[in-house]
Amino acid sequence: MTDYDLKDFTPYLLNMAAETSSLGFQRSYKEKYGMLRTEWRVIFHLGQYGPMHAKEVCARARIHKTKVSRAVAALERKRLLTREEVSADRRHEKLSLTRAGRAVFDDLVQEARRFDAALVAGFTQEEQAILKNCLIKIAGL
Amino acid sequence: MTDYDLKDFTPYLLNMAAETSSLGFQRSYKEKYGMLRTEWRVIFHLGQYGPMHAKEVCARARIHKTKVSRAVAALERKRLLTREEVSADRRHEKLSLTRAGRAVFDDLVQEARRFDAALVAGFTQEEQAILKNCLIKIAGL
DNA sequence: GGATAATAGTTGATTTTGTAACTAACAACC
DNA sequence: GGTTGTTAGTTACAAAATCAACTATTATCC
Repeated sequence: MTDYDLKDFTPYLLNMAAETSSLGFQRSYKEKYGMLRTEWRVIFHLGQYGPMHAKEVCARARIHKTKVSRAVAALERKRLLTREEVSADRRHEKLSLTRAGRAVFDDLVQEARRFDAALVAGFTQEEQAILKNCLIKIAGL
Repeated sequence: MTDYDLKDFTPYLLNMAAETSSLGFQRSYKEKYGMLRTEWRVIFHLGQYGPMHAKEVCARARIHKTKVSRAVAALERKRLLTREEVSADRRHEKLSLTRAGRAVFDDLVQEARRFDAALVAGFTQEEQAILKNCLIKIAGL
């Protein structure tokens, strides 16, 4: 008779924690801006690291190119980002946030800061540091 | 100019870590048993906590009832679990693993043990304990 | 005890994702 | 300089998740 506590299975805990913690923040981008998670992630990367190619977004955010492609198309429709052709290589297109996209980024970053602070408020500084460190290692970031 | 490191956003780290860590284990149930993640989770809960109603699986595993309903149907087709009508209330049906379902559970638990051990091998005992504690709290388990 | 509400679970329609094939542009090699 | 191979990104189709409506059964309340 095998006996195994699901709580001893880290991927399970990670998934549960990820789902639970994402749920609350989802309101910020979904309800407020009618945005999908992938779209929000693309905005985050462009806002944080500046204009880049779709390929770079894929690599950094580890999102498949088809998802990025669709997210970029949606964000362009919403006028939150623009594509610019790079003369050197017409296969690439430089993605940049528009003023409106920047505003969304700024707003969501504020929300993210508040949200995160509340999320880890119950942990000590040391616990927070270890948690972060472990997650980064597991994620391979 | 807002500046925010994505690594400071815990839900992001949690999602990345969850995705990365789940990917490897996915092979065990997907390729080996042609199983979906939800199916595997249902098996895990039945194997760990014994026979229960679909409703209970929903509550424990925090999976929506439609997903559970479909997972149960699939597992029944594969003859990994059986439904038994409870005479007291014919709306309920007791879900139990079959012998074959139990065997799958036992096998996957072995895999899970190995997988988890490898995943956290690089962390100290203290780190492992803190990580687990934090995740359980965030997940609200 | 009969109308109304609540519950367990299923089914169907819509949305989102994932997989694979495709187009367009460039690179390289002979 | 034309054939072959790569790369960036899109599109088409299949698989899966989500949401809402539905059925069947039990509980409640007058």
